[in-house]
Amino acid sequence: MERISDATISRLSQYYRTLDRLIEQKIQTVSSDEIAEIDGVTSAQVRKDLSFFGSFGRRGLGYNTRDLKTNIGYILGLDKIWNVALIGIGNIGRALVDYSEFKKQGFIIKLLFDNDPEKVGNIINNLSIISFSEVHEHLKVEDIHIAIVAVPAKVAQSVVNKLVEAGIKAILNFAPISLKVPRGVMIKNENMSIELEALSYHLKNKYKK
Amino acid sequence: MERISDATISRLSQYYRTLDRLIEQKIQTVSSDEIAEIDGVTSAQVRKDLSFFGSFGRRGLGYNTRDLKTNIGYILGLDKIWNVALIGIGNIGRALVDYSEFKKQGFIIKLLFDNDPEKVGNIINNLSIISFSEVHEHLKVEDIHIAIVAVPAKVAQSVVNKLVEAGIKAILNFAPISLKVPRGVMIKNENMSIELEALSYHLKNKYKK
DNA sequence: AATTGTGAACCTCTTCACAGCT
DNA sequence: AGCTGTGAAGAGGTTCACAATT
Repeated sequence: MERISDATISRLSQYYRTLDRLIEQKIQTVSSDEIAEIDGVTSAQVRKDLSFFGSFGRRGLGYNTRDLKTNIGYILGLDKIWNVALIGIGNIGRALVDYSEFKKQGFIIKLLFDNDPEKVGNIINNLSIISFSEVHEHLKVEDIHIAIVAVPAKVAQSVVNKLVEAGIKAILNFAPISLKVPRGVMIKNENMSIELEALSYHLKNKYKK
Repeated sequence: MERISDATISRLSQYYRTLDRLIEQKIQTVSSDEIAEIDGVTSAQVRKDLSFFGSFGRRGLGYNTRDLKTNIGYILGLDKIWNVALIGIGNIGRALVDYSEFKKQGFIIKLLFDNDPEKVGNIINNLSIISFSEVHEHLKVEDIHIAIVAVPAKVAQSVVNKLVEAGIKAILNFAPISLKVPRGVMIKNENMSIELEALSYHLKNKYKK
């Protein structure tokens, strides 16, 4: 298959959520123009993004909202259940444990890890926090597909190394640091400061241009 | 000034953090090649990104870590203090209140808002949660520059509308929905599901290519 | 000898524009 | 008549490659 850009994939995620809301509003048909308007892109962009994966609309009529949502869900792998382990039960980690948006899309947090002896054994959302030293065995048993790393920057690389050793192939990193992973392992970063700093940059330059 | 791409700005944020760590390690000089290696980009990319704003290195020698950090900080507006209001004190909001990375970069959360009467009046990190209906007056008094929106998707657009009315020009949105803002107002989205879904897409397609 | 700064080449992504369906 | 699907054109971002500098 042709290599698809990250930008296209993340727009598909957006369209998916937009379709979800349209369906909630009992809207059955939508045009690329309407999706584009809602998501702040061009209609050609919407059609092009979809065209990499097939033809999901009907000329002259638009797209059936349910069908398109199902198709995009299938493209993104949201038709599957993904088992997730969360490492680091600090502020961010705790917020993610019951972030309903994840569960809604089929990402089920099945294991919680932390290294703080004060936290190990505590129960959050019916899950007992496990010591990270035991990560290897548990990941296998629970068939974990994705690890979310929400540990301090200083220890993030060593945590990721251990996860990779344990066979994890997909990591979502919340630590504000660039991490190295071997080929074949995917890592995506969620660095909340970066967007804030972009706002800072624009505010600062607003009245200069 | 020439229009700078978002990609360049977010890489500058990365370099900034990398320099911070190099300085902590008492490293005084760094080459574009070394920064590139750490952050997973090419050295030409590092030099090009910097070149939009000036010449910060010395040929044959590289960059002084402290100077470069100061310069990037200045470019991004991190030499200033930015007053931030946080709207929505749920799971995510609570995690952000004491997310130390923000404070470290000069983003100070000064006001907390929520509409839940159970929460209004509660104190978190020395800040009393205020009813969102009073947002207008408070934003003025505290000279707020940036609003972080961490409310449910259903109410996010109406919250943003009120913030815009109150004169806010920069918004960081955590609700998983595309929001409309008038020209002149900047909005950045932090949609944690999008990155997870990109991982899902790649896992699903891993063994097909 | 080493490394920056940068125009030019290259590549990738977006938009245009229209043929093709409904 | 209306809207999709898509090749081609255009815009924008990245990498190359080398002159300039220390």
